[in-house]
Amino acid sequence: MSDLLERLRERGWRITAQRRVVAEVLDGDHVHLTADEVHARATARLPEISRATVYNTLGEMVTIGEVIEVATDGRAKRYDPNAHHPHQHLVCSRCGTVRDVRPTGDPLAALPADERFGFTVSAAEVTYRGLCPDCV
Amino acid sequence: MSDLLERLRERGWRITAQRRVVAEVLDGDHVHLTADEVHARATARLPEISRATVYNTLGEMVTIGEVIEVATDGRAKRYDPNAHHPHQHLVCSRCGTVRDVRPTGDPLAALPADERFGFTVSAAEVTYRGLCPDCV
DNA sequence: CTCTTGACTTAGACAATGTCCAGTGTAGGA
DNA sequence: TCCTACACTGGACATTGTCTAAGTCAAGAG
Ligand SMILES: [Mn+2]
Ligand SMILES: [Mn+2]
Ligand SMILES: [Zn+2]
Ligand SMILES: [Zn+2]
Repeated sequence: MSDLLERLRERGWRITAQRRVVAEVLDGDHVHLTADEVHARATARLPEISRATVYNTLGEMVTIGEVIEVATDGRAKRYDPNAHHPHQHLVCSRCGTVRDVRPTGDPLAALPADERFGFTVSAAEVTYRGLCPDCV
Repeated sequence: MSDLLERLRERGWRITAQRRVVAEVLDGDHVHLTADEVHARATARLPEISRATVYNTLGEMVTIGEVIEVATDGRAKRYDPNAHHPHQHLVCSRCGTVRDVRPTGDPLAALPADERFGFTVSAAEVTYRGLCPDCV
């Protein structure tokens, strides 16, 4: 995710060890970690990084659109580095595994005008639920 | 929601003033209250009802399928008495208003087999976001 | 109708997640 | 190398939800 760090730098943000580690920890496909999971992994590389910094850095990455917040359950929000390819989520009801998926068509198109109640509708988030292969 | 109370009774549950008040407070269309909002309204009718009882009663109603839990943001879960008609949600990004909506077709049909990663997919929850008429 | 009893309710402690602040440290330009 | 505005830290605090021990009461039995 050096790309992400470069974008931060271009915005005039200082590149610190903490921000670098958070970006590294969040790299990969189908990554959807909670803030505390990011903190635990970051601590392994940079022992004294604080919870506040992890929350701050994740929040900043969300603000600039490089990371997406995903709330698939009523628990902790998850942070998703796959911000440049619109996608939806498939969640295992038993173990919580999250996969990125791309449904066909635009989900917004399924909501007819007479079901919009005068809203200006701009986005649709879909969470598919089921059991993953490991959970039968 | 005397219907709901009757179902509780049929399951051998005692009908108490607390359960009656929670059921009454949750009655209506497009109702999506948080547990604390339910508690505040219930307190107006039954001053000493406790938070624990509100949480317990809502959880019981969810368990028997008479109420649905809705998590449209990363904040408090909302409780929805419209449990017998499958529907999705339209949320105002500014004021948080939630409306029940019925998209056309089955949302599950939009997820092709090669995007299911071997999961047994059983449900899809859609949250539409936009601005309500009052929020321009 | 009254009694009995096990289910229900309560208050408050505790847990999980997230926010905020004052004091300290440092990245990066001058 | 030095300065200083910005970032980081530890901890207090806020919100949302769970749990438990002790008191209360709904509803069936007699
Ligand atoms: Mn994702
Ligand atoms: Mn609803
Ligand atoms: Zn699983
Ligand atoms: Zn609105």
